[in-house]
Amino acid sequence: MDGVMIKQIYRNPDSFLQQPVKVSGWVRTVRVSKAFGFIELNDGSFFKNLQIVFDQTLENFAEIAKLSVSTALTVEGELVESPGAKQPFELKAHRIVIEGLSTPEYPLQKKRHSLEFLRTIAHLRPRSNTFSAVFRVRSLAANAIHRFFQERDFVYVHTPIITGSDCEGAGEMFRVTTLDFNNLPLDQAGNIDYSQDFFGKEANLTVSGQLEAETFCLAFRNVYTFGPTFRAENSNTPRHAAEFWMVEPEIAFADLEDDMVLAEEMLKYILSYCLENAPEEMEFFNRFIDQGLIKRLEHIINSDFVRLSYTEAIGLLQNSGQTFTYPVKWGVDLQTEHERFLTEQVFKKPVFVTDYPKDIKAFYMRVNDDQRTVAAMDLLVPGVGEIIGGSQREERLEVLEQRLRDFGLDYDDYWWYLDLRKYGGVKHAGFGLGFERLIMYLTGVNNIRDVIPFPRTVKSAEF
RNA sequence: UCCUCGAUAGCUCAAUGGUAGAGCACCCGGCUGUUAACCGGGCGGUUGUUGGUUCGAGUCCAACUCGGGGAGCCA
Repeated sequence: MDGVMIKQIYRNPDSFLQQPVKVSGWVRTVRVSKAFGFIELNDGSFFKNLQIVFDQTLENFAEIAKLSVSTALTVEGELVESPGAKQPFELKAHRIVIEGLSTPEYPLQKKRHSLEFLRTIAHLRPRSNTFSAVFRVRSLAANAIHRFFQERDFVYVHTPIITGSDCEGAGEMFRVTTLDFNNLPLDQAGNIDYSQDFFGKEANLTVSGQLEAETFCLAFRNVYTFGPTFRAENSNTPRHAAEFWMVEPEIAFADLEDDMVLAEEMLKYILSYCLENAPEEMEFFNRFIDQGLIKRLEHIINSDFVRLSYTEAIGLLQNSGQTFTYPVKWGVDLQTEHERFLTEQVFKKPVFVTDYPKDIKAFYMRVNDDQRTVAAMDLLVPGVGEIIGGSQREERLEVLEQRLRDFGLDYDDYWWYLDLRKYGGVKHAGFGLGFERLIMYLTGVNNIRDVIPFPRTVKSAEF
């Protein structure tokens, strides 16, 4: 008899009822009385367990009755309707084979654990309800991202993870080197001689694929990257990790408005896709992690995101009557408290803040006609904060060169980036989506360490 | 990096400066439809580390380590 996946049974029970069925999985709990017992079996294919009923007619009844949690089993029996209220059907066991024993010391108990404790057993936590749900949704969300872009004929670009340009400018970088730290080669000036390093120059892990993605954008028109990103920043918050994944679309013949339309459609697509394809997981989050989650996500799918210029946002905050720890002033970047106030109190939905002062944004963002602001946008969402940062890119060569000078950057480091503006440069735009922040938003989990299988954060790279 | 709170049994938490406890887990027994099963009994501790104050420290003080929350940096 071929084994079936528990998901198949749940999705199509009628074709299995009154039929012989074989399943394999891990014990979540055993409840036993004198002559019979129940096992909750989870086979990983589905969020929910299959209830196994077994009794003394099994030759190994006594052994089965004493099994520890997480023992691996294969069960053959007949699928029958269940008299119990909590499950529509159950498997009446005819034969139970132990595939792999567990022990009483198994750390995951049949009770609610704190997320902090589960983080210390990251190798076992995928077996818990919460992480079973989180990582299945993470997988679905990744698939939704590819589907969204592929359906629109975007080309998926694999930008480099090791980068030779130290000019990405998005944050502190991790050095990649094969030099012997105990015997560093020095040049005549006494500085480290990177010409003897593996790449013959300084190399780092990427902090963004954007600049490279732009090169493909100006060849394939619409492209996206989706891959790991590294930031060596000493950030100790529930929203930052040293290694995280980012989605970075880049679209040609497009301006900031096109960029925002794309971001909004993409987010709505991913939310809809996960609600549709992981209803059990989403229901679990809604009950145990974040009450009201589903209602909020559905509200977002059905509402238009707010578009608010930075200048309007400043005025709105100044006239709000609210007292803030940090003063609100044109020219100064919005603080977290301001962003939260806008998205959580004023609008209660995602808000694009656009057209920031040029002095507080990156050099590559397109200068607006007012000469004071750039065509940038941040998408703020309730509970998570900034989830997307994007802009229209400066396509005018002479303006871009001036911006490099203003920022004290060296042309030579950007020669290929400047080339894009010489040979058929066109208006184009893009954004970066923090994938983990999306998962946090989607699941209601409020610490980034709990949406990454093995999180890397300051002073922490266990497993 | 800064501010703040915390660390006691495997887990979640109690304990006026004066004999370290409970629930769950685990072990033993009971129970013919359970649902984080239930009922009875049992096992379980260098109170994060180091030093200090005190007749006496889980409790007070200092430093450190780790964790939570907030801020900055950002996605």
